[in-house]
Amino acid sequence: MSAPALALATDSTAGTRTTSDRLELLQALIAGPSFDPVLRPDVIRVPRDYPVYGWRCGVPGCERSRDTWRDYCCGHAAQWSQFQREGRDIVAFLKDAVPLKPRGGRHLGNCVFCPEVPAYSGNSLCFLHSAALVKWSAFQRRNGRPDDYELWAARQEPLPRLDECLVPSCPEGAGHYIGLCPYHLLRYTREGRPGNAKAIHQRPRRGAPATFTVNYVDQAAFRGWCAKATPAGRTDGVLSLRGLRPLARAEVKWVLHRHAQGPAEGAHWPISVVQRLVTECQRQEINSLADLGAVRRIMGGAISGSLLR
DNA sequence: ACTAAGTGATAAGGCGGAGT
DNA sequence: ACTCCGCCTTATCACTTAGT
Repeated sequence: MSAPALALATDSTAGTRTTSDRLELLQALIAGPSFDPVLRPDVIRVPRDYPVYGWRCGVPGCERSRDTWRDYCCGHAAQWSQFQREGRDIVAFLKDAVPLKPRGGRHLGNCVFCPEVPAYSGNSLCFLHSAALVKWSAFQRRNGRPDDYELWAARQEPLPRLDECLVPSCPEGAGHYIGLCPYHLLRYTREGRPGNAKAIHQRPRRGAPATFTVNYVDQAAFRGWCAKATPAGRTDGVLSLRGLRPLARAEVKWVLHRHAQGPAEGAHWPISVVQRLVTECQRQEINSLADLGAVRRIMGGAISGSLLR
């Protein structure tokens, strides 16, 4: 079945019948059996090898994500450029290229001590356990003792379960007691900690679980910062549509679905670029993609042409 | 297409506070 | 005194963005 082409709603100010009709129609199409289930949730997680939105580096076995608009990761793209300058061909490049491991922690499974919490780094520990291990190791070394991981691990217990990151558009779980994921915690710190949210750790009495409270100088300022924060610009195929208005959210899903069914040649859309568009839509609080003047600037001619057709 | 500058992600260490 | 934690800063490399 070929999908119908839909014109985008153009009036962002009026709650018109046309807009509600469009939303209902799109929601029905998205819920339908022919719609790609990968693109259905509000947090879309695209597999590495997905045909149009895949993000695997073109070098076989390389685990890094590809550069925006390029076929290889940052390292291999530079290497391929060097090969081209030297007049060598793609066969020689692929023969020479060594698969690389990502430096950043992505798709690392869950914490070995907190089974429901995603691992933060390559050591299979959540953000808090990872920080605790670093502290403990440094302390042991300062005192001239071996930082034996097994010794430390034997004393670890699951930490209190944390909810989702307080940034509404963020698809990650909170990694810190103040309620932010590690990425947003760092950004919060860099932006001067509005509201000055601080975790107070009550050390456990013998045999009792640890408890935590959060203190604020200005809780409203903290919540305001969370509401305005944008999602991370990730390169691992995660696209968060949270925070978008319903029609724009449905339009993005529909456009992604339609594009994935189109001709394959020249059709690669980097998910990181789509996330930038979504973030801009969220920032401008737009109703429909047609309201977004920045579509062309952000997405380039190829994508904006498809969106606005 | 290329490159320089900027940003993000991870790791490490210092300091002070607080429980044992 | 010992131990552990929160908070902060810094370093480094990976990755993104903007300009040409």
